[in-house]
Amino acid sequence: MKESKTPFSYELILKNISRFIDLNLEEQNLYISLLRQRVIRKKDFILKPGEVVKDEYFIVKGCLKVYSIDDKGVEHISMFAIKDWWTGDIASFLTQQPSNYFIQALEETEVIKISRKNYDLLFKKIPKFERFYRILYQKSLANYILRSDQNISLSAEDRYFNFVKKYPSLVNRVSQKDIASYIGVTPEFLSVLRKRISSI
Amino acid sequence: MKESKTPFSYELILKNISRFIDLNLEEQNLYISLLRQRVIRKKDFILKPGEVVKDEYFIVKGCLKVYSIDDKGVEHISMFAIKDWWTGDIASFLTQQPSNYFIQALEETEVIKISRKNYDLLFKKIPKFERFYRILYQKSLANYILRSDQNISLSAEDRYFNFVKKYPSLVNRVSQKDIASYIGVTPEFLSVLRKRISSI
DNA sequence: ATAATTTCTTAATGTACATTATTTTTTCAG
DNA sequence: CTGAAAAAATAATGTACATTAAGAAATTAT
Repeated sequence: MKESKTPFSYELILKNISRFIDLNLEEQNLYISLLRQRVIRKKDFILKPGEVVKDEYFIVKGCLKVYSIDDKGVEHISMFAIKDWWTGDIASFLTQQPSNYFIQALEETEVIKISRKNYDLLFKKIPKFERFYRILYQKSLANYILRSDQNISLSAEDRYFNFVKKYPSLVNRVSQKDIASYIGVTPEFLSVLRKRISSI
Repeated sequence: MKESKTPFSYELILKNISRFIDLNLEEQNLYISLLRQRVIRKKDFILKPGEVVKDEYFIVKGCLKVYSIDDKGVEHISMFAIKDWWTGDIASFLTQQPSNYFIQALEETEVIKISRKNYDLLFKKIPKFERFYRILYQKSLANYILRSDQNISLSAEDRYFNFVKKYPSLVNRVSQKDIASYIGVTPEFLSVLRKRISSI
């Protein structure tokens, strides 16, 4: 698999980390030494079902979609990962069991990745990263609890409004088909919904 | 509010903690000193919307339901908390913003609770609790990501089967009305579903 | 025990959304 | 630029589930 040789800045990821913990210069450099960069070309996959997840990803630029395909062959998008977000398959990354997910680039995407081995090493070398991830997962958990509740209780229209609120930058950047998959309706019905919304 | 004076054992919670970190005797005692016990009588509430969440709860015995009420007055159960589980409203606990949830005892329930103040103190006194919570939230996050995907993609029947798998001890312990609320259907439809399932 | 209340069942009718099919529009490879 | 393929729009029909209503069963309170 071809990877770009052009390095990009670690500024964004360091700023992301500094939301929750402070790193001195030495720690910053140690942390960076445990990371790898990669550019994913549009439509390329970094994960397919059956593979064990090796890395967690931080998005510097572009957009990934994380999705699975059910028994009937229908695609379900679990999340879009955009600039300044972390993504991967946390279950497979943790348990080292095969994943059920695809992760595919919707645009040319720059990511910074950390391997499971270096992730474990990170906690040994810089224990305060336990705190960073504790807070990161805690916030993420709060979001997913809410999303889980909303996915079961809101109408398709309200789930669409939530998508627009959560991903304003994606509304005109990803296909309607993918938005439909994210909010759990058919593209045909989303088309009807959008027409209904715009006519108000 | 009346609280029981009968103390119960900390054995269960210490065993829960020891899944991810080891505590020596001194640390165990320090930890326990930061906890409080409470018995919640059947139908009593420990949280109502508008209140800021003061505590996180560990269930020693019994069952709590965590739910919200939507604009139309419909109740949506977000989780059942049973023995050996943690619960609360993590979003409000974290941000100290008012909660949107009710937490109510379905049976007489024994809980061990930690206040936000002692939770913060815990990380200062025994930093490896950052690791404990990092792993706890990470696993919980993996579960909620899956549940969030399933809530949007599975049929009511499959969500019911998932409920049975996740909470085998509750199937004949909580009302069908509450199960219906958890899986996001009306009690009438769950009644039809169960009849359909049992006739196979 | 008995009444009152809540839960559960059943059935008729209604609605949000899926499915299928066709046409139009957009994207993209050559 | 041109044609092929993918995405989007529209419409007819179908289905999973909601709503409403009423009676039966179970729980709870007196």
